[in-house]
Amino acid sequence: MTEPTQVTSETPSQSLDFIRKIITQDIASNKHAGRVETRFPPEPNGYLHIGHAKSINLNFGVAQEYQGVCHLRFDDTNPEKEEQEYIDAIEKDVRWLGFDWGQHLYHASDYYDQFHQYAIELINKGLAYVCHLSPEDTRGYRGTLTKPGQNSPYRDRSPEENLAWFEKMRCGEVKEGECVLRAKIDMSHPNINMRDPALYRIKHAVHPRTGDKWCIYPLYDFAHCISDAIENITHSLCTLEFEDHRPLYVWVLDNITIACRPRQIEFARLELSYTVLSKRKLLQLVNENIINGWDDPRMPTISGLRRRGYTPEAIRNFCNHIGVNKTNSVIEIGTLEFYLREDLNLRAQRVMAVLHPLKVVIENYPEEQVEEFDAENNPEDTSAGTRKIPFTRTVYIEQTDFQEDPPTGYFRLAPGREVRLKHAYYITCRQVIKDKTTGEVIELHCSYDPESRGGGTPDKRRVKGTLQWVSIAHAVTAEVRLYDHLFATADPNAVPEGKDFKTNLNPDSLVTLTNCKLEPSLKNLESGARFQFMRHGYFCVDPDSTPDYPVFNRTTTLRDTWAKIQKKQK
RNA sequence: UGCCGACUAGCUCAACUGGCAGAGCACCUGCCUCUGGAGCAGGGGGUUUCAGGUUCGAUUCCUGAGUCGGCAGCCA
Repeated sequence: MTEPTQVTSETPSQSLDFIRKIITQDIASNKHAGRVETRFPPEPNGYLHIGHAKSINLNFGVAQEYQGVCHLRFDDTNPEKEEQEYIDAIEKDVRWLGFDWGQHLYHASDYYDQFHQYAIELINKGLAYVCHLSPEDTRGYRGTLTKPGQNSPYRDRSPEENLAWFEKMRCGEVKEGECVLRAKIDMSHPNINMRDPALYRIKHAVHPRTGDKWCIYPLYDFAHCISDAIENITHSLCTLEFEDHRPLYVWVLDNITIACRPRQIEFARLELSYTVLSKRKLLQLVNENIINGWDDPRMPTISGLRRRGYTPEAIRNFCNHIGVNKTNSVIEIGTLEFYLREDLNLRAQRVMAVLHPLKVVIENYPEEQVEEFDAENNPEDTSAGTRKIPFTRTVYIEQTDFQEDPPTGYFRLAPGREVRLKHAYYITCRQVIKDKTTGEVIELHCSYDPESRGGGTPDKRRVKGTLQWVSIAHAVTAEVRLYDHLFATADPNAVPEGKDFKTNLNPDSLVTLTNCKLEPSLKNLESGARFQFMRHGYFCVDPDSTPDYPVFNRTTTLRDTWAKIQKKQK
């Protein structure tokens, strides 16, 4: 491999991550003629999640920055686990994240003929052999982490014999598990991956793309490096667990007739607190119906985040912020939520929604009168304009915005107290109506000050509380799904002996409210539309919505400074 | 007990390849307001895992130790 030459860059960019440093050096030394070509190589055996977003952002991002290209390649070498549904979902998710592979859509299965030829080349060179050891015996012969392995009794078969057996494997004359094609490297190698790894195994399975053409399928270590080389990949970025496989990656390419030598570089996979990012575990949550499918808004999948109301920009900003290195680390979920709020704050229209309605009658307001107030759509973005909001004698406010016996420091509504109804009038609580049997507050009678129209009074008196409200006559009834972290503990994998990660599931990760009252503008909305429900958080329209019955998902709450104040007072 | 890798603020990352350790988030404080669950500004916080060594000078280089992570699929 070419050593990077010392080059003084004219534009010392501020702090490149270690991968971009390598690429910058490679370009400077004219390795690969200055070309940059990366690839995102998912196996279609599940949905993409936020951890994949990190890899997608890296691979496509690097390609963009260096005027290169990034391929989308399905690493489809295990037909038993792979499905068309996953292939479709992956393409959709990568596009949604904002990346485009152009003409560069590939499948490892496109290269099956070439893999086969390269396997024959290795056999002819005496570098691969067909081994009839059972899986159990193979394990025994491999040795352990501390003990070297032993040569397979089939290791010294002649190329002719190997060729014959390999052909029998290929044309379906051998049963699954009976034999395997192995590389002939070194059974005492300190790196276990080099102890004659399997290259091909027999699987009488139908492949989503190649159908029943093949009954032998290459393993990752054989297929991946060759796929990279066939596609002329320059930098093959993968996660840390493949570090030990790099010598094998190099060995395969060094021993077959192929010109391209991509450089494999490993980086740390993403881990997030309060969630799991293992495909196996996510599959388990889906299969056991613990959540409602891959796109359940509590899932860390791209489709789950999308349904939850995340924006591609927020996810990309997050990925750019966390950077890339070789340190195993757990990112706080709050960091992801920070980038979400940062983005949503600028683009989400503010609307009024009452989640737990409490009826308020404004006694001195004319019975039949309807007034319309102009409401600012987004104080962060004046170009977002205004809308009209109808006001009448009876409105809903939030149950939590009234306390009969308020503690000190409570600035919302209470008997005799005055508050402002956002965009409308000041009201004062005159009477509290309770359910005779339960004692529950069911209605408030208030008076309004006509002078306070629009939210201020000539005497400039200060009103501390401002509440959102909805006119009862105009209210839209909706379902609102309040989502919280899927797991109750920061590290879901930390469990007592004999328990599994599901022990840590958050029982309150979904709370469904069915009698929410929304302002009338929130009707006939497009699925996915995002809003800020004032003083509550960010919400988006769920695909389950119908024109008559909107369903909203809580994407995230607002920054919770009030909770901190309350905590401090205790 | 083998091989590989990583340790810098509570968290995530920087530090121009040896020159006074910085940033975002979090936290704290203040300001402002028709979101007292919005917004804005400022501040505190480090024996750079430890012990030696080289050097005028070490987060950076060397040696050793510790801790954590990965590897014994015919998964990727």
